[in-house]
Amino acid sequence: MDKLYAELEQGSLVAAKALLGWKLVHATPNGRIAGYIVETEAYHENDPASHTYKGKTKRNAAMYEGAGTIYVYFTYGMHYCVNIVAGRKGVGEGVLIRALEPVEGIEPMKVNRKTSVISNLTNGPAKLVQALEIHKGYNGTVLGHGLHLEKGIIPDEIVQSRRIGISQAQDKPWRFYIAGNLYVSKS
DNA sequence: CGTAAGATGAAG
DNA sequence: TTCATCTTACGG
Repeated sequence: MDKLYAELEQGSLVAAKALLGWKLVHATPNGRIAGYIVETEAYHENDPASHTYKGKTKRNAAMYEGAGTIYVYFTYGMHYCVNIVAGRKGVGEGVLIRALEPVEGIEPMKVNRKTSVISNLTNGPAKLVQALEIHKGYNGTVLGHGLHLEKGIIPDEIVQSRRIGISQAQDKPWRFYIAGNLYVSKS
């Protein structure tokens, strides 16, 4: 975890790769729900697609709080997504968690997602937030309490490609995922 | 104030 | 391909 923290501090590009394979765990009052991170995207201040491109606002403030902070944002009138903030305090960058491989708490995930199809539980940024019961209350808090990371798997092969769902900087290859993993979101 | 667009997902 | 649904940000 210390090595990971050092990598998170180096910025979103390094962090996005370093986070692959780590287990994202939400310790809820009713038990643990967790999965391996299999897909990420990096965002930073000089990136037109980033929420921090035009500077600090009330919404994106958590992205300036330094490595290890959690940024939860609301979008499209109905969805939440999570980021692990990267870089040093004062710099606005982070890593969007786009997909997980379900590991613990599969049953509650099925209930939360209203489906029993395992491959459809956490293969998208808003889906995993719903499956793990992550809520906006975590925005601006630090990893380590309810929501935290634990050692997971060592990725076999990492693929780098274009990001998904953005209208700016579509040519930048700042998305990373574990090759061949069944739970990577569809593009 | 008014309004447009958004790091999505599910259904048709 | 369309639509659901709403907060934030920015212009007037």
